Amino acid sequence: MSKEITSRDKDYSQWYNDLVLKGGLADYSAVRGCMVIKPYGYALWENMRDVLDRMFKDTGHVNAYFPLFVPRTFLEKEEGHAEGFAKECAVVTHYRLKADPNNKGKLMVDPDSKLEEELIVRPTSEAIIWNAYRDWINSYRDLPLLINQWANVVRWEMRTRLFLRTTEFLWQEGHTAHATAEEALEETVKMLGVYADFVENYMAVPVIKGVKTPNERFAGAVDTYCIEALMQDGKALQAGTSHFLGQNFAKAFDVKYLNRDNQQEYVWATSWGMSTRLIGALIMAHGDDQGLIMPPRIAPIQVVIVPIYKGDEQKKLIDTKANELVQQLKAVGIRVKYDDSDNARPGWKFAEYELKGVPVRLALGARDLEKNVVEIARRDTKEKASVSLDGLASHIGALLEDFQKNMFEKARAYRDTHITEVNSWEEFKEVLNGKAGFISAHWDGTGETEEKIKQETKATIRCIPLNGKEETGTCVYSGKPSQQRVLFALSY
RNA sequence: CGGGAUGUAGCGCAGCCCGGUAGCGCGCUUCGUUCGGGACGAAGAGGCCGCAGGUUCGAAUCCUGUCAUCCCGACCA
Repeated sequence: MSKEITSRDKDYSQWYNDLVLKGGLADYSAVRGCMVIKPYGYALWENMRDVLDRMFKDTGHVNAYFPLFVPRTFLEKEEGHAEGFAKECAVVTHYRLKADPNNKGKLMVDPDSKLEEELIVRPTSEAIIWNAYRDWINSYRDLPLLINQWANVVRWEMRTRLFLRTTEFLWQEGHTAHATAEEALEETVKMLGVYADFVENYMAVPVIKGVKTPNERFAGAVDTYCIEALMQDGKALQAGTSHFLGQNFAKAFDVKYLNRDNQQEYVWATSWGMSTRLIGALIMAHGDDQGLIMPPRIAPIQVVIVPIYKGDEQKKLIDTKANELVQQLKAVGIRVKYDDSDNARPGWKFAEYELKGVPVRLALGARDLEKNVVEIARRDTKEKASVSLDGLASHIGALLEDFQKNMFEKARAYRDTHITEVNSWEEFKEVLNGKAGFISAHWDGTGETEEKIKQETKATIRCIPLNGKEETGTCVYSGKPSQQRVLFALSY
Protein backbone atom coordinates (compact mmCIF):
# COMPACT_ATOMS: atom_id res chain seq x y z
CA MET A 1 0.00 0.00 0.00
CA SER A 2 1.26 3.41 -0.86
CA LYS A 3 0.07 4.84 2.44
CA GLU A 4 2.22 2.60 4.60
CA ILE A 5 4.47 4.50 6.90
CA THR A 6 7.97 3.79 8.10
CA SER A 7 8.26 2.53 11.65
CA ARG A 8 9.34 5.09 14.23
CA ASP A 9 12.01 2.79 15.59
CA LYS A 10 13.42 1.90 12.20
CA ASP A 11 14.01 5.39 10.80
CA TYR A 12 12.85 8.30 12.89
CA SER A 13 13.37 10.97 10.18
CA GLN A 14 11.54 8.93 7.60
CA TRP A 15 8.74 8.22 10.06
CA TYR A 16 8.39 11.93 10.74
CA ASN A 17 8.30 12.81 7.05
CA ASP A 18 5.75 10.09 6.39
CA LEU A 19 3.46 11.48 9.08
CA VAL A 20 3.67 14.99 7.64
CA LEU A 21 3.28 13.97 3.99
CA LYS A 22 0.94 10.99 4.18
CA GLY A 23 -1.00 12.43 7.09
CA GLY A 24 -1.95 15.20 4.69
CA LEU A 25 -0.55 18.11 6.69
CA ALA A 26 1.94 19.50 4.21
CA ASP A 27 3.95 18.86 1.11
CA TYR A 28 7.30 19.85 -0.31
CA SER A 29 7.02 22.86 -2.59
CA ALA A 30 8.79 23.92 -5.73
CA VAL A 31 10.66 26.54 -3.73
CA ARG A 32 13.84 25.60 -1.91
CA GLY A 33 13.24 24.89 1.75
CA CYS A 34 9.63 25.99 1.66
CA MET A 35 6.57 23.83 2.10
CA VAL A 36 2.95 23.87 1.11
CA ILE A 37 0.66 23.60 4.09
CA LYS A 38 -2.31 21.57 2.92
CA PRO A 39 -5.89 22.20 4.06
CA TYR A 40 -5.74 19.62 6.85
CA GLY A 41 -2.50 21.08 8.21
CA TYR A 42 -3.76 24.60 7.85
CA ALA A 43 -6.98 23.78 9.68
CA LEU A 44 -4.81 22.59 12.56
CA TRP A 45 -2.82 25.82 12.48
CA GLU A 46 -6.04 27.85 12.41
CA ASN A 47 -7.30 26.07 15.50
CA MET A 48 -4.00 26.69 17.27
CA ARG A 49 -4.07 30.30 16.14
CA ASP A 50 -7.61 30.86 17.36
CA VAL A 51 -6.83 29.61 20.84
CA LEU A 52 -3.60 31.57 21.13
CA ASP A 53 -5.17 34.71 19.74
CA ARG A 54 -7.91 34.50 22.35
CA MET A 55 -5.28 34.07 25.06
CA PHE A 56 -3.37 37.12 23.84
CA LYS A 57 -6.50 39.22 23.81
CA ASP A 58 -7.45 37.99 27.27
CA THR A 59 -4.12 39.27 28.51
CA GLY A 60 -4.69 42.72 27.02
CA HIS A 61 -2.96 42.44 23.65
CA VAL A 62 -4.18 43.67 20.29
CA ASN A 63 -3.21 42.64 16.77
CA ALA A 64 -1.56 44.82 14.15
CA TYR A 65 0.41 44.24 10.98
CA PHE A 66 3.79 45.56 9.89
CA PRO A 67 5.60 45.39 6.54
CA LEU A 68 7.25 42.28 5.16
CA PHE A 69 10.29 44.33 4.11
CA VAL A 70 12.84 45.73 6.50
CA PRO A 71 15.26 48.36 5.15
CA ARG A 72 18.84 47.23 5.71
CA THR A 73 19.65 50.28 7.82
CA PHE A 74 16.86 49.39 10.25
CA LEU A 75 18.19 45.92 10.78
CA GLU A 76 21.66 47.33 11.41
CA LYS A 77 20.62 49.52 14.29
CA GLU A 78 20.65 46.97 17.10
CA GLU A 79 24.08 45.48 16.89
CA GLY A 80 23.55 42.09 18.48
CA HIS A 81 20.34 41.66 16.54
CA ALA A 82 21.99 42.51 13.23
CA GLU A 83 24.86 40.14 13.85
CA GLY A 84 22.59 37.30 14.78
CA PHE A 85 20.37 37.48 11.74
CA ALA A 86 22.73 38.77 9.04
CA LYS A 87 23.75 35.35 7.78
CA GLU A 88 20.25 34.08 7.08
CA CYS A 89 18.48 36.91 5.29
CA ALA A 90 16.76 36.99 1.91
CA VAL A 91 17.58 40.35 0.37
CA VAL A 92 15.65 42.33 -2.22
CA THR A 93 18.05 44.25 -4.42
CA HIS A 94 15.94 45.05 -7.52
CA TYR A 95 12.32 45.86 -8.18
CA ARG A 96 11.85 45.01 -11.85
CA LEU A 97 12.37 42.32 -14.47
CA LYS A 98 12.56 42.70 -18.23
CA ALA A 99 12.62 40.49 -21.30
CA ASP A 100 16.08 39.08 -21.84
CA PRO A 101 17.23 40.37 -25.26
CA ASN A 102 19.64 37.46 -25.68
CA ASN A 103 17.26 34.74 -24.59
CA LYS A 104 13.84 34.76 -26.14
CA GLY A 105 10.96 34.08 -23.78
CA LYS A 106 13.16 34.51 -20.71
CA LEU A 107 13.19 37.21 -18.10
CA MET A 108 16.15 38.91 -16.50
CA VAL A 109 16.63 41.33 -13.64
CA ASP A 110 16.59 44.86 -15.01
CA PRO A 111 19.93 46.32 -13.92
CA ASP A 112 18.39 49.78 -14.03
CA SER A 113 16.02 48.86 -11.22
CA LYS A 114 18.62 48.46 -8.50
CA LEU A 115 17.43 49.70 -5.12
CA GLU A 116 19.33 52.47 -3.37
CA GLU A 117 18.95 50.57 -0.15
CA GLU A 118 18.32 46.85 0.00
CA LEU A 119 15.17 45.53 1.59
CA ILE A 120 15.43 42.52 3.85
CA VAL A 121 12.57 40.06 3.91
CA ARG A 122 11.86 40.04 7.65
CA PRO A 123 13.50 37.22 9.58
CA THR A 124 11.66 38.76 12.58
CA SER A 125 10.08 42.17 12.98
CA GLU A 126 11.75 43.93 15.89
CA ALA A 127 13.47 46.45 13.63
CA ILE A 128 10.51 47.52 11.55
CA ILE A 129 8.21 47.56 14.57
CA TRP A 130 10.51 49.55 16.83
CA ASN A 131 10.94 52.09 14.09
CA ALA A 132 7.18 52.58 14.21
CA TYR A 133 7.04 52.58 18.00
CA ARG A 134 9.29 55.63 18.06
CA ASP A 135 6.41 57.66 16.64
CA TRP A 136 3.74 55.95 18.68
CA ILE A 137 5.21 56.44 22.11
CA ASN A 138 5.55 59.86 23.68
CA SER A 139 4.19 59.69 27.18
CA TYR A 140 3.91 57.21 30.03
CA ARG A 141 0.21 57.33 29.16
CA ASP A 142 1.03 55.51 25.90
CA LEU A 143 2.42 52.60 27.87
CA PRO A 144 2.29 49.71 28.05
CA LEU A 145 1.99 49.09 24.33
CA LEU A 146 0.90 45.48 23.88
CA ILE A 147 0.86 44.39 20.26
CA ASN A 148 0.90 41.06 18.50
CA GLN A 149 1.33 40.29 14.83
CA TRP A 150 0.41 37.16 12.88
CA ALA A 151 2.81 36.92 10.00
CA ASN A 152 5.17 34.95 7.85
CA VAL A 153 8.93 35.33 8.18
CA VAL A 154 11.89 34.12 6.15
CA ARG A 155 15.13 32.72 7.45
CA TRP A 156 17.55 31.37 4.87
CA GLU A 157 18.64 28.29 6.78
CA MET A 158 21.29 25.92 5.48
CA ARG A 159 19.14 22.90 6.03
CA THR A 160 15.39 22.67 6.29
CA ARG A 161 12.96 20.12 7.66
CA LEU A 162 9.19 20.08 7.23
CA PHE A 163 7.60 22.27 9.91
CA LEU A 164 10.69 22.19 12.15
CA ARG A 165 12.79 24.52 10.06
CA THR A 166 11.47 25.84 6.77
CA THR A 167 12.78 28.82 4.86
CA GLU A 168 9.46 30.59 5.22
CA PHE A 169 7.27 29.93 8.22
CA LEU A 170 4.13 31.24 9.84
CA TRP A 171 4.15 32.55 13.37
CA GLN A 172 2.98 35.19 15.75
CA GLU A 173 5.28 37.71 17.29
CA GLY A 174 4.36 39.88 20.24
CA HIS A 175 6.19 43.16 20.71
CA THR A 176 5.54 45.14 23.83
CA ALA A 177 6.87 48.37 25.33
CA HIS A 178 6.78 49.22 29.03
CA ALA A 179 7.69 52.04 31.38
CA THR A 180 9.77 49.95 33.73
CA ALA A 181 12.10 47.00 33.65
CA GLU A 182 10.01 45.21 36.26
CA GLU A 183 6.89 45.52 34.17
CA ALA A 184 8.63 44.30 31.01
CA LEU A 185 10.10 41.36 32.86
CA GLU A 186 6.71 40.56 34.27
CA GLU A 187 5.27 40.58 30.73
CA THR A 188 8.06 38.31 29.51
CA VAL A 189 7.31 35.74 32.18
CA LYS A 190 3.55 36.13 31.81
CA MET A 191 3.68 35.36 28.09
CA LEU A 192 5.93 32.40 28.73
CA GLY A 193 3.16 31.20 31.02
CA VAL A 194 0.59 31.70 28.28
CA TYR A 195 2.72 29.58 25.95
CA ALA A 196 3.17 26.84 28.52
CA ASP A 197 -0.56 26.85 29.19
CA PHE A 198 -1.32 26.58 25.49
CA VAL A 199 1.19 23.88 24.66
CA GLU A 200 0.34 21.73 27.67
CA ASN A 201 -3.41 22.14 27.81
CA TYR A 202 -4.25 22.35 24.13
CA MET A 203 -1.45 20.53 22.35
CA ALA A 204 -1.02 18.05 25.21
CA VAL A 205 2.76 18.45 25.09
CA PRO A 206 4.43 18.86 28.49
CA VAL A 207 7.05 21.58 28.64
CA ILE A 208 9.74 22.84 30.94
CA LYS A 209 9.94 26.56 31.50
CA GLY A 210 13.37 28.00 31.76
CA VAL A 211 15.91 30.64 30.85
CA LYS A 212 18.46 30.33 28.07
CA THR A 213 22.16 30.67 28.73
CA PRO A 214 23.87 33.72 27.17
CA ASN A 215 25.16 31.53 24.31
CA GLU A 216 21.64 30.48 23.36
CA ARG A 217 20.03 33.86 23.84
CA PHE A 218 18.01 35.62 21.13
CA ALA A 219 20.05 38.13 19.14
CA GLY A 220 19.41 41.47 20.80
CA ALA A 221 17.82 40.18 24.02
CA VAL A 222 18.92 40.68 27.61
CA ASP A 223 17.29 37.43 28.64
CA THR A 224 15.55 34.70 26.69
CA TYR A 225 12.92 32.57 28.38
CA CYS A 226 11.76 29.40 26.71
CA ILE A 227 9.63 26.34 26.96
CA GLU A 228 11.33 23.09 26.04
CA ALA A 229 9.54 19.95 24.97
CA LEU A 230 10.84 16.40 24.56
CA MET A 231 10.32 14.36 21.40
CA GLN A 232 10.02 10.58 21.23
CA ASP A 233 13.56 10.15 19.94
CA GLY A 234 14.90 11.79 23.07
CA LYS A 235 15.71 15.09 21.44
CA ALA A 236 14.51 18.40 22.83
CA LEU A 237 12.59 20.99 20.86
CA GLN A 238 12.24 24.65 21.73
CA ALA A 239 8.50 25.19 21.58
CA GLY A 240 8.30 28.89 22.24
CA THR A 241 10.37 31.82 23.41
CA SER A 242 9.74 35.03 25.30
CA HIS A 243 12.46 37.65 25.39
CA PHE A 244 13.22 40.43 27.82
CA LEU A 245 14.85 42.96 25.50
CA GLY A 246 15.80 45.51 28.15
CA GLN A 247 16.30 48.92 26.55
CA ASN A 248 18.35 47.57 23.65
CA PHE A 249 15.81 48.30 20.95
CA ALA A 250 14.56 51.49 22.60
CA LYS A 251 18.08 52.85 22.47
CA ALA A 252 18.76 51.59 18.97
CA PHE A 253 15.57 53.17 17.63
CA ASP A 254 15.48 56.07 20.05
CA VAL A 255 12.15 55.27 21.62
CA LYS A 256 11.66 57.51 24.67
CA TYR A 257 8.71 58.52 26.76
CA LEU A 258 8.08 61.37 29.13
CA ASN A 259 7.49 60.09 32.65
CA ARG A 260 5.29 61.59 35.36
CA ASP A 261 8.21 63.81 36.45
CA ASN A 262 8.48 65.22 32.95
CA GLN A 263 11.72 63.41 32.21
CA GLN A 264 12.68 61.51 29.06
CA GLU A 265 13.29 57.80 29.55
CA TYR A 266 13.90 54.87 27.24
CA VAL A 267 11.14 52.28 27.25
CA TRP A 268 11.61 48.64 28.20
CA ALA A 269 10.71 45.92 25.74
CA THR A 270 9.71 42.32 25.29
CA SER A 271 9.10 40.11 22.31
CA TRP A 272 7.74 36.58 22.15
CA GLY A 273 6.97 34.16 19.40
CA MET A 274 5.52 30.81 18.53
CA SER A 275 5.48 29.24 15.09
CA THR A 276 4.23 26.45 12.83
CA ARG A 277 7.20 24.58 14.23
CA LEU A 278 4.87 23.61 17.03
CA ILE A 279 3.08 21.38 14.55
CA GLY A 280 6.34 19.48 14.22
CA ALA A 281 6.42 19.14 18.00
CA LEU A 282 2.87 17.86 17.98
CA ILE A 283 3.68 15.23 15.38
CA MET A 284 6.80 14.00 17.14
CA ALA A 285 5.45 14.08 20.66
CA HIS A 286 2.31 12.09 19.93
CA GLY A 287 2.61 10.16 16.67
CA ASP A 288 2.92 6.39 16.50
CA ASP A 289 3.46 3.77 13.81
CA GLN A 290 -0.13 4.14 12.63
CA GLY A 291 0.27 7.87 12.05
CA LEU A 292 -0.62 11.15 13.68
CA ILE A 293 -2.59 11.59 16.86
CA MET A 294 -4.37 14.94 17.22
CA PRO A 295 -5.21 16.40 20.61
CA PRO A 296 -9.01 16.83 20.59
CA ARG A 297 -8.95 20.49 21.59
CA ILE A 298 -7.21 21.53 18.39
CA ALA A 299 -7.90 18.57 16.11
CA PRO A 300 -9.24 19.72 12.73
CA ILE A 301 -11.63 16.76 12.87
CA GLN A 302 -12.54 15.45 16.31
CA VAL A 303 -14.96 12.77 15.23
CA VAL A 304 -15.29 10.98 11.93
CA ILE A 305 -18.31 8.89 11.04
CA VAL A 306 -17.79 5.99 8.64
CA PRO A 307 -20.87 4.35 7.17
CA ILE A 308 -20.93 0.62 6.57
CA TYR A 309 -23.56 -0.53 4.15
CA LYS A 310 -24.61 -2.93 1.45
CA GLY A 311 -26.63 -1.39 -1.31
CA ASP A 312 -28.38 1.94 -1.72
CA GLU A 313 -31.27 1.16 0.61
CA GLN A 314 -29.03 0.58 3.60
CA LYS A 315 -26.97 3.57 2.60
CA LYS A 316 -30.02 5.81 2.71
CA LEU A 317 -31.02 4.67 6.18
CA ILE A 318 -27.50 5.13 7.46
CA ASP A 319 -27.19 8.52 5.80
CA THR A 320 -30.26 9.69 7.63
CA LYS A 321 -29.03 8.49 11.00
CA ALA A 322 -25.50 9.76 10.40
CA ASN A 323 -26.70 13.21 9.47
CA GLU A 324 -28.77 13.27 12.65
CA LEU A 325 -25.64 12.43 14.62
CA VAL A 326 -23.69 15.12 12.82
CA GLN A 327 -26.30 17.68 13.85
CA GLN A 328 -26.31 16.47 17.45
CA LEU A 329 -22.54 16.63 17.69
CA LYS A 330 -22.26 19.98 15.96
CA ALA A 331 -24.87 21.34 18.34
CA VAL A 332 -22.52 20.74 21.26
CA GLY A 333 -19.53 22.19 19.40
CA ILE A 334 -17.85 18.98 18.26
CA ARG A 335 -16.00 19.12 14.94
CA VAL A 336 -17.37 16.13 13.07
CA LYS A 337 -17.02 14.79 9.57
CA TYR A 338 -19.31 12.26 7.92
CA ASP A 339 -17.28 10.47 5.29
CA ASP A 340 -19.85 8.95 2.96
CA SER A 341 -17.57 8.99 -0.07
CA ASP A 342 -18.05 5.80 -2.04
CA ASN A 343 -14.60 5.60 -3.54
CA ALA A 344 -13.12 4.01 -0.45
CA ARG A 345 -14.34 1.12 1.57
CA PRO A 346 -14.63 1.09 5.35
CA GLY A 347 -11.30 -0.58 6.07
CA TRP A 348 -9.49 1.94 3.94
CA LYS A 349 -11.22 4.81 5.69
CA PHE A 350 -10.38 3.42 9.11
CA ALA A 351 -6.70 3.33 8.24
CA GLU A 352 -6.81 6.75 6.60
CA TYR A 353 -8.33 8.53 9.58
CA GLU A 354 -5.95 6.77 11.93
CA LEU A 355 -3.12 8.10 9.80
CA LYS A 356 -4.62 11.58 10.06
CA GLY A 357 -4.94 11.18 13.82
CA VAL A 358 -8.65 11.82 14.18
CA PRO A 359 -9.34 11.12 17.89
CA VAL A 360 -12.70 9.38 17.64
CA ARG A 361 -14.17 7.24 14.91
CA LEU A 362 -17.77 6.12 14.72
CA ALA A 363 -18.66 3.19 12.50
CA LEU A 364 -22.32 3.00 11.68
CA GLY A 365 -23.85 -0.01 9.95
CA ALA A 366 -27.21 -1.70 9.49
CA ARG A 367 -26.48 -3.96 12.45
CA ASP A 368 -26.01 -0.93 14.66
CA LEU A 369 -29.17 0.79 13.49
CA GLU A 370 -31.23 -2.25 14.53
CA LYS A 371 -29.75 -2.16 18.02
CA ASN A 372 -29.68 1.65 18.25
CA VAL A 373 -25.92 1.62 18.84
CA VAL A 374 -22.73 2.73 17.13
CA GLU A 375 -19.19 1.40 17.21
CA ILE A 376 -16.90 3.94 18.76
CA ALA A 377 -13.13 3.65 18.42
CA ARG A 378 -10.52 5.91 19.98
CA ARG A 379 -7.24 6.61 18.25
CA ASP A 380 -4.98 6.74 21.31
CA THR A 381 -5.74 3.40 22.96
CA LYS A 382 -7.27 1.78 19.85
CA GLU A 383 -10.15 0.61 22.03
CA LYS A 384 -13.44 -0.13 20.36
CA ALA A 385 -16.81 -0.24 22.03
CA SER A 386 -20.45 -0.41 21.08
CA VAL A 387 -22.42 2.42 22.67
CA SER A 388 -26.03 3.53 22.62
CA LEU A 389 -27.05 6.29 20.24
CA ASP A 390 -29.01 7.86 23.08
CA GLY A 391 -26.95 10.53 24.77
CA LEU A 392 -24.13 9.96 22.33
CA ALA A 393 -23.11 13.62 22.19
CA SER A 394 -22.41 13.88 25.89
CA HIS A 395 -20.66 10.52 25.85
CA ILE A 396 -18.36 11.72 23.11
CA GLY A 397 -17.82 15.06 24.79
CA ALA A 398 -16.57 13.26 27.88
CA LEU A 399 -14.52 10.89 25.77
CA LEU A 400 -12.75 13.77 24.02
CA GLU A 401 -11.90 15.31 27.38
CA ASP A 402 -10.53 12.01 28.60
CA PHE A 403 -8.62 11.61 25.35
CA GLN A 404 -7.01 15.01 25.77
CA LYS A 405 -6.01 14.24 29.34
CA ASN A 406 -4.73 10.80 28.41
CA MET A 407 -2.51 12.22 25.68
CA PHE A 408 -0.95 14.72 28.01
CA GLU A 409 -0.41 12.17 30.78
CA LYS A 410 1.21 9.76 28.37
CA ALA A 411 3.55 12.40 27.00
CA ARG A 412 4.33 13.61 30.51
CA ALA A 413 5.11 10.12 31.74
CA TYR A 414 7.52 9.70 28.84
CA ARG A 415 9.08 13.07 29.50
CA ASP A 416 9.41 12.47 33.24
CA THR A 417 11.18 9.18 32.78
CA HIS A 418 13.55 10.90 30.37
CA ILE A 419 14.92 13.48 32.72
CA THR A 420 18.02 11.93 34.19
CA GLU A 421 20.13 13.42 36.97
CA VAL A 422 23.78 12.75 36.35
CA ASN A 423 26.76 13.60 38.51
CA SER A 424 29.78 12.61 36.48
CA TRP A 425 31.05 13.24 32.98
CA GLU A 426 31.13 9.50 32.22
CA GLU A 427 27.53 9.17 33.28
CA PHE A 428 26.64 12.22 31.21
CA LYS A 429 27.97 10.71 28.00
CA GLU A 430 26.52 7.33 28.79
CA VAL A 431 23.00 8.68 29.28
CA LEU A 432 23.24 10.96 26.27
CA ASN A 433 24.20 8.12 23.96
CA GLY A 434 21.85 5.66 25.59
CA LYS A 435 18.39 6.75 26.56
CA ALA A 436 18.95 10.43 25.71
CA GLY A 437 16.26 12.86 26.85
CA PHE A 438 16.99 15.69 29.26
CA ILE A 439 20.05 15.42 31.42
CA SER A 440 19.91 17.34 34.66
CA ALA A 441 23.44 18.24 35.65
CA HIS A 442 25.50 20.85 37.43
CA TRP A 443 27.21 23.43 35.26
CA ASP A 444 29.81 25.98 36.28
CA GLY A 445 27.99 28.81 34.52
CA THR A 446 30.67 29.57 31.93
CA GLY A 447 30.20 29.80 28.19
CA GLU A 448 33.51 27.99 27.69
CA THR A 449 32.34 24.86 29.46
CA GLU A 450 29.02 24.98 27.64
CA GLU A 451 30.84 25.27 24.31
CA LYS A 452 33.21 22.39 25.09
CA ILE A 453 30.36 20.12 26.07
CA LYS A 454 28.62 21.01 22.84
CA GLN A 455 31.68 20.24 20.78
CA GLU A 456 32.32 16.93 22.48
CA THR A 457 28.77 15.64 22.61
CA LYS A 458 26.54 17.96 20.51
CA ALA A 459 24.41 18.42 23.63
CA THR A 460 23.43 21.97 24.51
CA ILE A 461 21.97 23.53 27.61
CA ARG A 462 18.30 23.67 26.75
CA CYS A 463 17.49 25.85 29.71
CA ILE A 464 18.05 26.73 33.30
CA PRO A 465 14.69 25.58 34.71
CA LEU A 466 12.64 28.27 36.41
CA ASN A 467 11.40 25.90 39.09
CA GLY A 468 14.85 24.43 39.74
CA LYS A 469 15.79 24.12 43.36
CA GLU A 470 18.98 25.63 44.70
CA GLU A 471 21.53 22.95 45.25
CA THR A 472 25.26 23.27 45.57
CA GLY A 473 27.33 20.87 43.56
CA THR A 474 30.19 20.63 41.13
CA CYS A 475 30.13 21.10 37.38
CA VAL A 476 29.80 17.79 35.61
CA TYR A 477 32.48 18.81 33.11
CA SER A 478 34.91 21.17 34.84
CA GLY A 479 34.41 20.17 38.48
CA LYS A 480 34.02 23.81 39.48
CA PRO A 481 31.32 24.83 41.98
CA SER A 482 27.71 25.23 40.83
CA GLN A 483 24.50 26.45 42.43
CA GLN A 484 21.85 24.80 40.29
CA ARG A 485 21.31 21.97 37.90
CA VAL A 486 20.57 22.83 34.27
CA LEU A 487 19.01 20.72 31.53
CA PHE A 488 21.17 19.41 28.71
CA ALA A 489 19.90 17.60 25.64
CA LEU A 490 20.42 16.97 21.97
CA SER A 491 18.01 19.19 20.16
CA TYR A 492 16.26 20.09 16.94
C1' C B 1 28.85 24.93 2.33
C1' G B 2 31.16 19.65 3.01
C1' G B 3 29.79 14.03 2.83
C1' G B 4 26.15 10.32 0.90
C1' A B 5 22.12 9.06 -2.23
C1' U B 6 18.28 9.80 -5.82
C1' G B 7 15.84 12.01 -10.36
C1' U B 8 11.81 6.81 -15.33
C1' A B 9 3.23 7.72 -15.54
C1' G B 10 -0.34 11.19 -10.13
C1' C B 11 2.49 8.17 -6.03
C1' G B 12 6.17 4.16 -4.95
C1' C B 13 9.73 1.67 -7.80
C1' A B 14 12.31 -2.00 -11.55
C1' G B 15 15.16 -1.62 -16.06
C1' C B 16 21.12 1.00 -16.61
C1' C B 17 26.59 -3.12 -15.21
C1' C B 18 26.30 -5.91 -20.81
C1' G B 19 22.93 0.33 -25.78
C1' G B 20 18.04 -2.11 -29.92
C1' U B 21 12.85 2.39 -29.18
C1' A B 22 9.84 1.41 -21.62
C1' G B 23 7.78 -2.05 -17.51
C1' C B 24 5.64 -3.43 -12.41
C1' G B 25 2.58 -2.21 -7.97
C1' C B 26 -0.78 1.42 -6.14
C1' G B 27 -3.97 5.21 -7.80
C1' C B 28 -7.28 6.91 -12.00
C1' U B 29 -11.67 5.73 -15.93
C1' U B 30 -15.85 2.21 -17.36
C1' C B 31 -18.84 -2.16 -16.21
C1' G B 32 -20.10 -5.99 -12.79
C1' U B 33 -19.76 -8.33 -8.03
C1' U B 34 -18.58 -6.25 -3.18
C1' C B 35 -18.65 -3.23 1.58
C1' G B 36 -18.01 -4.61 10.18
C1' G B 37 -9.98 -3.38 9.26
C1' G B 38 -6.41 -0.90 3.54
C1' A B 39 -12.01 -5.76 -1.82
C1' C B 40 -12.13 -8.74 -6.56
C1' G B 41 -12.69 -9.59 -11.90
C1' A B 42 -12.68 -7.69 -16.86
C1' A B 43 -11.59 -3.77 -20.16
C1' G B 44 -9.04 0.99 -20.61
C1' A B 45 -6.38 5.97 -20.22
C1' G B 46 -1.74 7.83 -18.86
C1' G B 47 5.68 8.65 -19.89
C1' C B 48 10.26 14.28 -24.26
C1' C B 49 13.25 8.25 -18.77
C1' G B 50 15.36 15.92 -14.56
C1' C B 51 17.80 19.32 -18.29
C1' A B 52 21.85 20.35 -21.99
C1' G B 53 25.66 18.58 -24.84
C1' G B 54 28.68 14.38 -26.68
C1' U B 55 29.80 9.09 -28.48
C1' U B 56 26.89 5.73 -31.75
C1' C B 57 23.34 3.36 -37.39
C1' G B 58 20.70 3.54 -32.69
C1' A B 59 21.00 6.22 -25.75
C1' A B 60 16.58 5.61 -20.02
C1' U B 61 21.20 2.68 -20.45
C1' C B 62 27.96 4.91 -22.02
C1' C B 63 30.76 9.98 -21.41
C1' U B 64 30.78 15.36 -19.93
C1' G B 65 28.32 19.28 -17.83
C1' U B 66 24.26 21.21 -15.27
C1' C B 67 19.86 21.64 -12.25
C1' A B 68 16.78 19.78 -8.48
C1' U B 69 15.42 16.95 -4.30
C1' C B 70 16.22 13.89 0.08
C1' C B 71 19.42 12.06 4.12
C1' C B 72 23.87 12.99 7.44
C1' G B 73 26.96 17.22 9.25
C1' A B 74 28.06 22.68 10.26
C1' C B 75 23.92 26.86 11.19
C1' C B 76 19.11 27.80 13.50
C1' A B 77 12.91 28.63 15.97
